[in-house]
Amino acid sequence: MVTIATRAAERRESRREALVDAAFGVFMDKGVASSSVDDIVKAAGVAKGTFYLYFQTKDDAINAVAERVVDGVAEVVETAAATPGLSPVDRLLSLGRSVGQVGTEPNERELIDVFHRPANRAVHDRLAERILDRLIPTVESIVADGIASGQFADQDPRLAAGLVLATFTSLHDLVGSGASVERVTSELNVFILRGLGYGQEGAR
Amino acid sequence: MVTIATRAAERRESRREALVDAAFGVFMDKGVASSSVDDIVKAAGVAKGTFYLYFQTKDDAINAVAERVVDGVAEVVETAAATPGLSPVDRLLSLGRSVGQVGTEPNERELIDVFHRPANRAVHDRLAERILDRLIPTVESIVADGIASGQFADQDPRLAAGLVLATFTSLHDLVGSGASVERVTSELNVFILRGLGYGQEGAR
Amino acid sequence: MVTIATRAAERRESRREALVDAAFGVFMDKGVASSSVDDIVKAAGVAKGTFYLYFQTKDDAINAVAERVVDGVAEVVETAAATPGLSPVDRLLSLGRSVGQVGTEPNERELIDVFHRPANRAVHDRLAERILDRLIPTVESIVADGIASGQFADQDPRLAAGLVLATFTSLHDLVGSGASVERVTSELNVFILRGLGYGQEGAR
Amino acid sequence: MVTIATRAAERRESRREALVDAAFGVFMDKGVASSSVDDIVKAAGVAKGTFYLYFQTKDDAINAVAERVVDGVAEVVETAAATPGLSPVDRLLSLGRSVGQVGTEPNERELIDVFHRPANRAVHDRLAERILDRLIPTVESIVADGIASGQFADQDPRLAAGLVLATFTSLHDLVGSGASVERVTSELNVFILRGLGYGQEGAR
DNA sequence: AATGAATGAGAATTCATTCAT
DNA sequence: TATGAATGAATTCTCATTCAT
Repeated sequence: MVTIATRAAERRESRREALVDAAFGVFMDKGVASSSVDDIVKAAGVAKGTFYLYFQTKDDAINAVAERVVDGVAEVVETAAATPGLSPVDRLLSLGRSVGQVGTEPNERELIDVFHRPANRAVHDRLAERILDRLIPTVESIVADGIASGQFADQDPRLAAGLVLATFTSLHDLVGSGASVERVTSELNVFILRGLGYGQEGAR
Repeated sequence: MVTIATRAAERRESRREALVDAAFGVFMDKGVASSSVDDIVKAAGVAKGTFYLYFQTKDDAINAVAERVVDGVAEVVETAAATPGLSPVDRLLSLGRSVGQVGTEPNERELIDVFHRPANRAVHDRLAERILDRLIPTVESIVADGIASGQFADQDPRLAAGLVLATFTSLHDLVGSGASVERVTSELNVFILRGLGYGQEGAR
Repeated sequence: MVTIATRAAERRESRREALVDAAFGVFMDKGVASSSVDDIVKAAGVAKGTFYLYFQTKDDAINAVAERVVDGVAEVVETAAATPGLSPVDRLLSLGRSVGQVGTEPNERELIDVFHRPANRAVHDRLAERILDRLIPTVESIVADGIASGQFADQDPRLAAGLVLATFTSLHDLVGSGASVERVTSELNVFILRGLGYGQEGAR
Repeated sequence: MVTIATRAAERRESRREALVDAAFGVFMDKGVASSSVDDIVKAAGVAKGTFYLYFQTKDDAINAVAERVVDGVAEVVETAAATPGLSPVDRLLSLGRSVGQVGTEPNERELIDVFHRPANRAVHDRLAERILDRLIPTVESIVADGIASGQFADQDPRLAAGLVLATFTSLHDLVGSGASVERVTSELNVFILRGLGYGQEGAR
């Protein structure tokens, strides 16, 4: 049943979403630090007061954008890793491709840096936890599958998942320095698979 | 010959250094975004006008601090990796320990983020280049040594160096999530060495 | 006959009363200047638009609260002074006790101050007049009785009433400075009675 | 000796004085609550930033104005009461004339009311203390002289001083209600003198 | 009548930069 | 060179009021 209250809540949510959209766009465009609330409301086409109807402070909005980013990333990554019938190795490679897309934009990094500000440590911890809670299990299960099937060396799947994610994330740092995306991706995959013990003695 | 002009230039340089010191301290303390020129001159014990005798803008000072950070990091890392008579593996482990220290401070990360602002892209590229120019060769030579001695698999030493640095850097992200520093370091080392092909078929 | 229109008018009045109640509470709590229309409607449990169905502006509501305060004070004071069979002196003392209670709260004073704003001068005069119209006559009749019975000196009863009220009102200012309420009240009573000529030559 | 530092301090003080002047003028003109920092700096002919060079917040400036008012009042009153060779009664009457001038402006009252806001209680207490510290002793010594010379009844001179001040202060409230200043002043004087026991049995 | 989302002018405060001394 | 008072544009946030539903 769709009551009036439900519809109101939906409208409220969609309005908020629109503001988060606008804020995200502005942040990507000008960087978080250089973006003003004014920029955001202009981009959203609403009055300044409306902004404060949906967010308590500017930081509140930054956090909302960050959550959205985290969720977006996690969703893409999970989808990539969920393709059924694929071997652990292939799922890992697929996942790597999608992770490679994230955090490429300098402004996306700046967004992440906002959470490292001492004042936002609480949020940072919550978000870091959230991203670990969401991404690590996915990778962990792939690694665990690989260990179980004897393709990967015996190791702590959770820590290994963390290392895999970290290495994937470094992709764009390396691309900057002259090598092509394809070249780096290829070496990256080899490095990770080898790091997990794929194709080694002791692993079948 | 030490002319008056030379002495004046030295004084100028040391004054500038003192301001960079002060700025660095303030940035670490309050974060870059929340630090004002006022904070910096107060910390340096000079008048506000003096700041603008040595830096053209606030961003100019931020860049000076960043260069100093890059140089500092590179120095520590190089020293750690330079111990003579050590095997590539041991030099890598020693290097890992020192890399693990850097970038841990949230404010240090924020500093790095400033260079990702579009407005600072020119600086960013120059600095990123500089840090690669300085750190990667060190790691690269270690990797190359290891490949030559047959301990590591045959691969692009430069890209491999990048992956090694990236993986090392992830250290503190993983420590947060429950595992101890020792535990993570240990798994990290195994992962990296294995990633490089240490102890595998094809490597002697 | 009670028509529908009458009942509607009653509902309207009670709704307005409820809003004045809420506003009064909020004003006492946070002070007039720091109270928003939002605070008031939240306290009243109605929507913001409803507020503007009953008051044209926020100032309108402030005035309504003020009228209510004036009426409330006057009622208490009159009751205290009306006890039959009491001598003028005793009625004065009884009245003093009740006046002493009023205007003690800082926020109550702030409310009164709102009427001293130039923009509200019209209202101020109307209210000041109203409070004089209501309180002074009461005191005036007590004083007149006292004069008639020869207990007080011959004087303008109206002006004397004003002085008595003013002196009573100073009660709480003096209590702050170290003396106890009882002590101050006692000296205050002596001062006022003496000021009225009670117990002096020329007064019987 | 007038050093450079001294002159700088003087300039700073005079600048601050100029801002307090401007603020006072604006407050008297528009009322405290309706005055913006913008109004003040425009009146003072300085930039907005300058205001914050001399006051930490708007409230800080309000307090500075209040202190100035308190000091101004105290000075006038003390001068009036200090005329040598006058009897206690005459000194009291002279003092009454000057007190009568103060607090007449509605905006002056509003200023005082600002200190009754809960948030400013600390300041209020400090100022209330200051005004008592300054005015009460003056009145107290007059009353004490009158008691010593037997012209006033025996009583607590400090409390009596408070009552006298309070009654004087009521002057303008009464003037509003129709009576002339002269008329009210005259009755006020009689009331106060009688209240102090002047001209009674027991007092010579 | 009642609602409450939306408005937008306006307020306080900050801070990089300039410049007369 | 060094100073630090002055600047004023920019920023965040508030809140009385309106109006479509």
